[in-house]
Amino acid sequence: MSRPGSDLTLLLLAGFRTLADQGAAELARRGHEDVRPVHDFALHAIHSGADSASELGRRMSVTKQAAAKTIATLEERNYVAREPDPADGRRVRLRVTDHGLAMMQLGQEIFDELRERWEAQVGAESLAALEETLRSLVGDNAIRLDSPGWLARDMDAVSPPAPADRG
Amino acid sequence: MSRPGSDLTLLLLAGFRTLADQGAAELARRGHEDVRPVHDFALHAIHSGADSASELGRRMSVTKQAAAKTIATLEERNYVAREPDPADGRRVRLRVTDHGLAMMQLGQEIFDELRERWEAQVGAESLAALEETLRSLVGDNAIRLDSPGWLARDMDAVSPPAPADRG
DNA sequence: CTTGATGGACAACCAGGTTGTCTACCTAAG
DNA sequence: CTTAGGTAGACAACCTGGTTGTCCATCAAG
Repeated sequence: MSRPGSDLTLLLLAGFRTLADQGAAELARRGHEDVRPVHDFALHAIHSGADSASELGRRMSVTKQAAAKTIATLEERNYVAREPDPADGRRVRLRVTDHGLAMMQLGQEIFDELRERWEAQVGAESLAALEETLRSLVGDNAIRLDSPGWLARDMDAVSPPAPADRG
Repeated sequence: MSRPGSDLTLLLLAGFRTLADQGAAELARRGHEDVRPVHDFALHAIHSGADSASELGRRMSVTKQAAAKTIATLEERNYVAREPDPADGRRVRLRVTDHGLAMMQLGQEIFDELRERWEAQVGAESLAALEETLRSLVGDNAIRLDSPGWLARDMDAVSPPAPADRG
């Protein structure tokens, strides 16, 4: 039974998983056992401006409650610090700690290494072509970093029905 | 901040998600609202021989308990039927119902259509090259259909530590 | 000062997984 | 025939990451 459509889908999943799993494993090996890709992802979002639970939730297409939970574990593990916003009594400002920055840095190095390894395996041209093709296919959805549960655990993914959060 | 490694990873994820989400949506539109890709996946496994909870668990790299839960919902929704095995008093045989077969069929059509749409967008050669490159990169992990939670919900992914199930 | 929107917290609940434990049943070895 | 070991399945407790729903404090605008 040949099923080109499913095969392609699974192939993309396998590719993602291979990279993600290896990345997570390497990250663990280098001292960040308590991190999951969601965490790295959330950290990037926070660092690039999503400095409150609500905002983080928006960026990740997740309810603010879910974002708050993520933040709570991030804070527990010292990747992020929470400080009251002097200018707005409702808000609690988020700040990526040095430990968090180190993890982000490490994560970037690791993934870049993994990509280089792939380049060595199939050649720079093939890989570049793959990226180009994929990029033009996914278009807008490309780097929409709103990967809800998509990066949880060692990696998971959920595409919830665009939470409204009537709260 | 250019991060080639992360970008590639996210690109693969985006590709997978695009296909998976569109597929799930289309499946819902055509009458299978209560299905998630895991279900389609499990159905295939069952249909191709994993006709017991334990075996299904093995195929999906998930505990037999988790498999049993999936089976329970599949049975509830009439995609699968459970019948005692006349030859082995311990086993409960699984059988994909007509409704289940119809869903599998529909799913295949949908995903094939999606692939064709992609082919039309970037050309058959590019897409074939992409598949070829990816296939050679993921190698063994390729069609390892053991995508645990990886397909749950509208799609999620988990890579659990190869459950042993001491039960 | 009231009204409405926003930020955050809390509780209840769900899906999908994992352990751990227990029973029933098959099988092979004495 | 009996017993010991392994396998199938069920049940319960628990975890994670998400979702509602609700409520309060605070800001911003009229």
